Amino acid sequence: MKIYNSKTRTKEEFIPLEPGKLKLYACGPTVYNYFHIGNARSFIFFDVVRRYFEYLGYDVTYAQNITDIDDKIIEQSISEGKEFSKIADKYVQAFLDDCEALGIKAPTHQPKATDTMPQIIELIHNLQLKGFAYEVNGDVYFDTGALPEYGSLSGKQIEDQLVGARVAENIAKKHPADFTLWKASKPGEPSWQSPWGMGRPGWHTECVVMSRHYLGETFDIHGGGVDLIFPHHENENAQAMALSGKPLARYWMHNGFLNVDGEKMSKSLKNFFTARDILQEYDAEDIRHFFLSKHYRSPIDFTRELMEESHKAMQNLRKSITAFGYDALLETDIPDMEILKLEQSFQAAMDDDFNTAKAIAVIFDLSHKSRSSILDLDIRKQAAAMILKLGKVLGLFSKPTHENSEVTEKLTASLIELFLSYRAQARTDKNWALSDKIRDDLQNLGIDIKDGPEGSKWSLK
RNA sequence: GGCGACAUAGCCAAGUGGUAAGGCAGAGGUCUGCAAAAUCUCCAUCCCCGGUUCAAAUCCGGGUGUCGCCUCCA
Repeated sequence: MKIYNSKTRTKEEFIPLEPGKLKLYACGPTVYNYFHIGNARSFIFFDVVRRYFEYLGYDVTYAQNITDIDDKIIEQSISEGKEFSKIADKYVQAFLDDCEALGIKAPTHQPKATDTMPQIIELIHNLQLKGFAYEVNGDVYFDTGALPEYGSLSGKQIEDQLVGARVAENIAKKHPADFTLWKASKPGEPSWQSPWGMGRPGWHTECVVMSRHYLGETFDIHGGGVDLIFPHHENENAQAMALSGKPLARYWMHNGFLNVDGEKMSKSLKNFFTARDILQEYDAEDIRHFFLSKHYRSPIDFTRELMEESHKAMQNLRKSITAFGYDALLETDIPDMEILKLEQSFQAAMDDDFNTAKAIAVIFDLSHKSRSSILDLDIRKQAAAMILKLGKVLGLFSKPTHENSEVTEKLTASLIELFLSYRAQARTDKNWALSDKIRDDLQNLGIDIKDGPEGSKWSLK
């Protein structure tokens, strides 16, 4: 398998640290608001990475942080007039709910920053002891000048950055690139006791603590959106290098943005739609198809038209499945060589840096096979079963959508009403033979009809 | 100013040396009382210029355009 490593900017052969095991970390949300559909791209993509490795038989440990203390949460707590922990709790729950609705499997570990405070403080303290951190008036900064490798992940020459950098002047820092590890709190702000007084952690430390705790000093894959390469991941890696001389992760994967009118969707630009809202409009799996039909590193424009296209494409595939029945396909063996060959094509696509667009094309090939009138019914059924098997790797067709749902129930009711309206017409026409036939036929299907002054009523036996 | 990405049919999108996957839309055939559905078939020479090569969408150089990071951000 080949994975594009942001650090080396090349596709590299993936070799796990331990054969058969994958240690994966992807950055989670800061819970000061509902996450938007652009954030969802990242969560969905790394969910697919996890699912694919599991499909390959790997034992996957997937950790994701939840940042439940930071400046934005404090701001939000002021604007909503609630305690910061109430805000955090509310949006943590919303995050978990929305992820579930998007068909994202819960990570193996999903720690919160506030539950990791002693370890965060310990790590910062260790950095200080090793001479990579310094304190100024209760703030603690990472000393980037002390680490020659600083900038190696993002490929930034720190000196080059100074000219045009829009970094606010901070006289306390030895170097403008130095970043906050610990921030002294102002009165009234949430704070924790530390060797440097009351304060709270900077953003970049928690991920280092959590990932190392759950995955080891160095783990396989670290992921997130491209905007995290610098400074977030650079700063995470710097801390790991400073502590042990070893990189935090071996492969760094970064997904591209979701754009709106050619511009990055972002909370600061206020051009976003929350995942929550979009889920009201579209099926979660249609949303997943929308993202996965493009390569994860490319930017994607978000438009309703494209969402509609994804919906239609998915409906098309769903028909191939419902033609045979969801449950029946789950139990179908797939010995056919041609179809197994297509599974290999799917794997080859996924092995090539998660080419989900190509992988989906293979699923459409299977769909054609499943409907081709020149093939045996058994082969067609196997093709449909393979759609289900491979779709699950992408988090598609994970449930028998539109089969036994409320939709069906509503439809049944409307259909019965429809028959009753025909029968009413027949009665008006005094066509008793037809009217009685409709009643008897419905009764044979288990539907009782009772005529009354206000018309006919039906009930299930 | 530094670093980086991208540019393929009406739209979306794969494709890193050998004459362009797939989806949506569109056209035609079959089927059909009509319509729909289904099914089969068709629909691009890859932003521009120059170079390397027997051969380039794919490599190199130069343009043009779009976007991103360097500040919280998936």
